[in-house]
Amino acid sequence: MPALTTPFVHRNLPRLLLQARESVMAHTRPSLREHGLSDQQWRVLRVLGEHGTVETGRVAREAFILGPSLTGVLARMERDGLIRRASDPNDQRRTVVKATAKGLKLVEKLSHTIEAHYGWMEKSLGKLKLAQLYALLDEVIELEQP
Amino acid sequence: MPALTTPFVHRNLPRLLLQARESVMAHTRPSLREHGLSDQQWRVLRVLGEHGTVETGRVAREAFILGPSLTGVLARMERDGLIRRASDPNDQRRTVVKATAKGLKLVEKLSHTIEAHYGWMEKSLGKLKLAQLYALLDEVIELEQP
DNA sequence: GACATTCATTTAATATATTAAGTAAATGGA
DNA sequence: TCCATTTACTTAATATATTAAATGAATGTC
Repeated sequence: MPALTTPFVHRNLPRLLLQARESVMAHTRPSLREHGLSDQQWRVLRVLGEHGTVETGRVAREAFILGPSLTGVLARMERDGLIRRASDPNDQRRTVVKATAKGLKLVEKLSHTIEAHYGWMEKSLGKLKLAQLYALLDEVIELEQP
Repeated sequence: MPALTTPFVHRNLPRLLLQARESVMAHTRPSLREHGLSDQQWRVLRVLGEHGTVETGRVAREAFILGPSLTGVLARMERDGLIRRASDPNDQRRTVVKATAKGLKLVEKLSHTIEAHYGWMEKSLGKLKLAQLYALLDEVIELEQP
């Protein structure tokens, strides 16, 4: 007689998510490195490309970088002429960041690469599965947090 | 008339995968920290719990830690009495690692916690969706690598 | 059996992550 | 206005990631 509950093998979900991320990034990372960008620097640049001048707190949230890490990342990006920092005149506690012309040029160039990559993924995996994956990941992200 | 291709919004897959991983880990990480373990140390301990005495190369592969990082992780774990290192008599180039009694006790204890966590996830998300997620992640991982 | 090559790991240098503590500006009441 | 509190960010200390180079042991060839 059939069992009421299907036996279920757990697959180490954090590891699978990490592997999947690496698999995806393996395609775009070389393009970033060609232009001397780290993963983190690219995430920062993309935020700046989307929103212009942004407070560092928002950069941290949107680029998924903790405050103390961001301090160093931004320092190196400023050193390399990708961004410029200034203190917010409305609130002296805040620092705002914007991309330089050089930084914006990189965003523009790499955005095309990334877009092409999504096209490739859409083709390899199929739109349906990609959409399913997005939906499932959203559900995992929304799981009750402890 | 209906469009032949559905408009498709890309969702920044690497970021979603990272968020999903954080969401899952948020449940188990506190237990690890309670016992003084980093994520990496836990991954190493689990490999040792599964396979006993293991060469560092295999530990690196299975725990998803690059060689140079593993050197430091193992040094700190040995310092903290969780593992012991020895050189492989069959091949002096290799180093083998095994968990100490203290390390094994931790593996045992935390394995229950992790198992409970999977049960919780299975309940929250549902077996079907969890299985679908596993399958989709496998497909992403198997994507043609550059 | 000497020697170039390959393999396994470590060292080195720099970048990023993590947690706690510190600093300075803004805010909200007494 | 004064001051405690909150907010935004940085500093500090340690751990881990990344890439290249170095070390030392095994292997295959002549």
